[in-house]
Amino acid sequence: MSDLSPPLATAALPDYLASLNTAQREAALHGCGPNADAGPLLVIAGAGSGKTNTLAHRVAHLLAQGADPSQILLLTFSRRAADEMIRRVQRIAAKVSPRHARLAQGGFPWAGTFHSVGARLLREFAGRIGLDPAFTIHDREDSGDLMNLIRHELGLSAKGKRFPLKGTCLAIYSAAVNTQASLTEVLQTSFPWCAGWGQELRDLFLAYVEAKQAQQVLDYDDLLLYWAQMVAEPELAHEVGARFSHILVDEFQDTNRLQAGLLLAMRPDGRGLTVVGDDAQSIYSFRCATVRNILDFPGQFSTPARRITLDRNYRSTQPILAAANAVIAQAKERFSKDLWSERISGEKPRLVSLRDESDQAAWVVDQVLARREAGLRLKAQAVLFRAAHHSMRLEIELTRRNIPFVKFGGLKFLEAAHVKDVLAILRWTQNPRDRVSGFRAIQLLPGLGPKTAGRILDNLQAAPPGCLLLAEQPVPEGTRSAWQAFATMVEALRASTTWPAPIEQLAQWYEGEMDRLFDDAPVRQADIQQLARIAATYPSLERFLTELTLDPPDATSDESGAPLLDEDYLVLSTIHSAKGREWSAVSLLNTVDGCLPSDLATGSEHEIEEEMRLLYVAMTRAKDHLDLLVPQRFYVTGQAAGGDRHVYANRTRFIPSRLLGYFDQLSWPPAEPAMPAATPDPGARQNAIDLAARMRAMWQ
DNA sequence: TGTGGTACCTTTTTT
DNA sequence: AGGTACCACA
Repeated sequence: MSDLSPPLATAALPDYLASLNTAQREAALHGCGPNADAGPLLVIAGAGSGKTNTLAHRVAHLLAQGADPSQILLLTFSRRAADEMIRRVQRIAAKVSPRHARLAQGGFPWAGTFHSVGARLLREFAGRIGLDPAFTIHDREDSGDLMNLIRHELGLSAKGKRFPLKGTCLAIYSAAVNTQASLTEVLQTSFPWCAGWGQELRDLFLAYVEAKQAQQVLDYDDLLLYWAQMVAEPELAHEVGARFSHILVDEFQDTNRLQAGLLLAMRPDGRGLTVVGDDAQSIYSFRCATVRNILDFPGQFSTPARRITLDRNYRSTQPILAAANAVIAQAKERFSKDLWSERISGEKPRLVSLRDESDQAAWVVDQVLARREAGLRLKAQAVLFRAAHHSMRLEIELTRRNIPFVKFGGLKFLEAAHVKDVLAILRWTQNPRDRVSGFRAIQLLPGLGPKTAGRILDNLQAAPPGCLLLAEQPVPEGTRSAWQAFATMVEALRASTTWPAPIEQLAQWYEGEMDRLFDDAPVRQADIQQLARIAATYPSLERFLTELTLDPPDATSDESGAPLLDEDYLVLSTIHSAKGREWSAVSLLNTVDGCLPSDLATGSEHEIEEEMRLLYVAMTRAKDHLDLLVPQRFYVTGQAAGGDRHVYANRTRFIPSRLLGYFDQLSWPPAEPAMPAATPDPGARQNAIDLAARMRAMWQ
C-alpha cells in the first residue's frame, strides 16, 4: 500500500486525478498523504461545479489508499444519486488498477439514503436495543392512518372540526422529532393555530408511539430517531462509528438537525467525515432541513473543519449563469459565492409571455420538436414545474401529439390504492401485529367495514400468537365463502418460505377482486403485474417491503417497464425531483406569482426565500437553453366546460424589472395587429376541453 | 348498528 | 383520485 501513497508534494499526481481542477483535487485528496490529517471536511459545491464527480474521485482515491468499500458510509439524497455515485467510482477505480476495479465492483453496501441505511443498521442492532428485527416500515400514508385511528380512539375527532386533522397531527409530530425541539416550541413557531391543543396533542403522540411499539412498526422518522437514540449510548456510538472508516454525506444542505446530530454522535471529532452541499440549493425546509447544518458544521469540532469552495460551473453557459446569479443575489441570508463559467454563448435565457396554459403547452411542444429536429434528443430536454399538477395540460398535449415522456415527482406508484392494497396484505403477512395493514386488508372483502375489521383484529390480538384462527372469525353470512378463500390465502402466504411465489398467488387472488373494487380494473391490473415483476427482483419479502417503502420507483418509466428505457423521451419533473440533474434545454412552466412562489408558501420571509432558491435550482439545471414561461391567464376551476372565468397572473416577483436585461423577452402568439383574434376565442378553448375528454375516454 | 352509495371538495414540494 | 359528509338499506 505504501507504494500507492508517495508524498504528494514531490510525486506526480496519479493519472486518475488529472481531470480535476485545483479545488476539486484538494477536496478529493483531503486527509490523504503522509503529513495530512483526516479532519472534518466541508465542501461548498455550487450548482454544476462537478460535485458528484469530485466526491466520486475522493471515494476512488480512498480505495486507492487502502480503504475497504464495506467500511465507507456514503449518505446520499436518493437511491438514484447513490447508484450514480457508485458507477462513477467504479469507472475511476478501473483507471487505478485491476485490483481496485474489482474492489469497487464488489459494491458499497453502505451507500444509500439516511433512511435506508438507518433501517439496515436497526435490523442489525435490533437485538441490542429491544427491537424486533422483523419490524415493518410505515410510509407517510400508513402513519397517517395509524394517527387517525388513535385520534379516534382518544375521542379527539368527536370534539368537532376544530382538532387538527390527521395530516396536521403527523406533520406536528414529525416536525418535533426532526427539529429536536419541544412540542410547545414547534407549535409556537410552525403551527400557531394549533397551539391551544398542546396537551391533547401530547396525549395523542404518546398513544401513537405506544401503538407503533406494540405493533413493531417504525415510521420514517423512527428510522432516524432510533438510530440517533442508539448512538446516544456512548458504547453503541463507538461500536457503530468504528464500522466506518469514512463517512461522506451528499446534499448536506437538505439534512435536518436529527441527521446532523447522529453524524456528530458517530464522529465526535469529525475524523474521516466529509460533507458536501450548497446553501443556495436548500429546498427541503418543509422536511425540517436547515441551512444551519452547513453554517455550523465547521465550528462543531475541536479542530474546525476545513472548508473548500467549488465555484467554477461546468454546466451552464455564461448568460444562463448570469441570470441565475442575479436571481439568487436577491436572497437575504446567503453566505457564499458567485458561480462563473467559461462557456461563452450569445443566447440569453428567454422569458416567454403566453396567453394561457393551453398556449403554454402548445408552445413548449413546438419548441421541443424544433430542437429535436435540430438534433437535440428528447432526453436532453426537460420541462420543470413547481407542483406536479402544473404539467397536466402539457401531458395532454404530449399524448395527443404522440411524444413519449416520463414524469418525475407527483403521485407515486406506491400511493395508488390498488398497489397499497397488495402491499398491505404482504405487510400483514410479514408482521401480523401491524394493525394498519390488517385493517386495510380485511376491508377489501365485501360486507366488511371498519367495525368488523377492528373486531377481527382484536380477536386475533387476544389469541395466543401462532394460533391460526383467521378462517373462523365471525363475518356476515354473505361474506362467508369469500372470507374462507381470503383466510386460506393469507395463511398460505404466512406459511410460505419461498419467494417470490407468494406474490404470484396474492396477485391472482387480488385480480379476482379488482372488478368489484374498481371501475377501471384493467388499467390497474397492469400495475399489479408490474408490482409482481418488481418483487421478483428482490431476494426476500422483507427486503422487498423495506426497500420499496424507502426507495420507491420514482418515475413513470420505472413502472411501465424496460421497453421505454431504450427509447427517447422527454423528461417532465417537479423542481424538487430535478435536484442534481441537468439537461441541455430546460423549460420552466408557470413562472408566475402564485405558482412560483406558490401562494401556499408566501406566509413568511423564510418560505419566500426558499421559493427563490427553487427558481435558482430550476434555472441552473440548464446547460445551453433556458425558457421561463409566463402564461398570462389562468382559467378558474369549478365552472362549466369552456367557461371563460379566469384570473390574470403576474411574472414571478423573483424577476423584477431591473433583472429583465438578463433575458430575451418575447410573446407568443405574436401580436397580430388588426386581427380580432386577440379577443377570447371560445372555439379554441372548446377544442382543448374536448381533447381532455377524449383522453379520459381512452380508459372508460 | 354497520355498510355502501352518492355528491362534493381539494390537490406543494418528499424520505 | 382520494377523503369526507350524508343518506339509504340490511
